[in-house]
Amino acid sequence: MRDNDVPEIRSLPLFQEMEDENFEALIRGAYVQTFPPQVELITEGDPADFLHVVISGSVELFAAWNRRQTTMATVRPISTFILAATIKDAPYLMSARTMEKSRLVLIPSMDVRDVFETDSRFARAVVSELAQCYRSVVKNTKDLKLRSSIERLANYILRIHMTHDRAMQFDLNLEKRRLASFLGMTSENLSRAIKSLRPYGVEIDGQRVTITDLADLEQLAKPSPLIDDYSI
Amino acid sequence: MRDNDVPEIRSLPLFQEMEDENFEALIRGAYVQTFPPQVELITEGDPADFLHVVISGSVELFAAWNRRQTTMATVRPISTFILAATIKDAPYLMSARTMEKSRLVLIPSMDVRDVFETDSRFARAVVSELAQCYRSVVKNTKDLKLRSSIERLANYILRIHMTHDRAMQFDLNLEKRRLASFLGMTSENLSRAIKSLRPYGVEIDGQRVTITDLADLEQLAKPSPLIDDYSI
DNA sequence: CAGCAAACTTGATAAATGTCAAACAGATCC
DNA sequence: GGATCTGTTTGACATTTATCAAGTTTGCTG
Repeated sequence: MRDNDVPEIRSLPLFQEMEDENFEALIRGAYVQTFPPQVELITEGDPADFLHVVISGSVELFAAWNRRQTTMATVRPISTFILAATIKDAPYLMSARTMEKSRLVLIPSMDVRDVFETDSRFARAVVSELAQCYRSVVKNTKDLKLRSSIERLANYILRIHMTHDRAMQFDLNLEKRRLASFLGMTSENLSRAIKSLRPYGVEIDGQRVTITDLADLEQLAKPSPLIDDYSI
Repeated sequence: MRDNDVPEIRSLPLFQEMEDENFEALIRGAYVQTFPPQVELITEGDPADFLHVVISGSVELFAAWNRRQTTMATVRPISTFILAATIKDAPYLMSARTMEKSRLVLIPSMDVRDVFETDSRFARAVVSELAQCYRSVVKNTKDLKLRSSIERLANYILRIHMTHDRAMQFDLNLEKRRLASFLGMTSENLSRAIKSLRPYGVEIDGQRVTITDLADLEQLAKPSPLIDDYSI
């Protein structure tokens, strides 16, 4: 692995606390690779051979069943994905594909498990990361089961708004068809949901989102920290 | 805590590998309590003061938003719940209530976190448990997003069938209204889904389920290990 | 055992969401 | 710049799911 990629991932909470020598060991066996857009990196059901770290670009996690497909999450720099499968030495539950040209670090799962066994600081960091992931999926399930598609869209917009320092204008960082799939609806339905949000203070033109009446939007969305705050 | 409760929970994977003295420390600070049916044990949003272990009976995990409520999971002996919140010292994302008279062990979260910091065998067991939980929720999300309500019911029946040693007849271990909520539908819709499964080899009379044509049911349900096998 | 309450079922209807087809828009490629 | 492709939007319609209002069953309790 090229050294100039090391500092970036060393700063991840997952790798921050571990022993230097163990981090070196992980890095020694790792590959750095740049992938073109729309490359399928992993396929659900395959053995989890590598822990993936996104350095640049973005990756879509998706799942399929019976000719249907759904976007489960998007991963942006700098973060890891499929840690659970790596640690449990279990098959991937989701597939992953690059959404754009992306640079990844691939760390052999066996190395991760070895270090996990010997470095208890790393083991604790893994716990923290997994607990976070688990809670995120639980929040997502609540979003899906308790809200209508319009409410999910409204809250999605508010979440982006929050992560963009409460900006009243920002770009969707996702194609609409992927956003629709992530929110559990069809593209057509998303189009209509966008239209029906206009009276509640949201204009969406292409990728550009403008919140024209935050209070109105919040009254409709009724955001809850126990669903929408990914930091807790 | 009464000693006769110790052996049962000691055998849990979560507690099996840890040092004796640390297990003793957890037990010393723990409470054992028997609750009547329909008691709300924890409320979402509250700080996670205790790790809960179900010794007997059963517990429903549910979540609410905007006057809507949904069953997220049911917990049966012997297992723990809300481990992630305990470890992260974060608020509960779900509420819990007893479904019947139930006996629980409550271990102060602070004790769990203390032992977690010092006992690396325990920390590793926590990882394994969390990874398992995470993967279960991901499977559940796939079930929800990729399948219709009838398909979810069909696969639910097949899962119970599998956990009952492939018995062709068994009882639902859940009230129908809870099952409906868990599967993400209304009671009325579940009633109709049950009826519409009859031509596909499933008879349900009260709590009693009889699979009359397994091949038919499987052809409809198309079960996948990556959604329905909770052991991987 | 009667009487009650809760759970479940059924039918009618409404609302939400998906499907299909076509039009449209923006990007990309000779 | 026109041709083409992909993604988006729109309209008409179908399907799925929810809601409401009875009934019916079940199980409990006095």
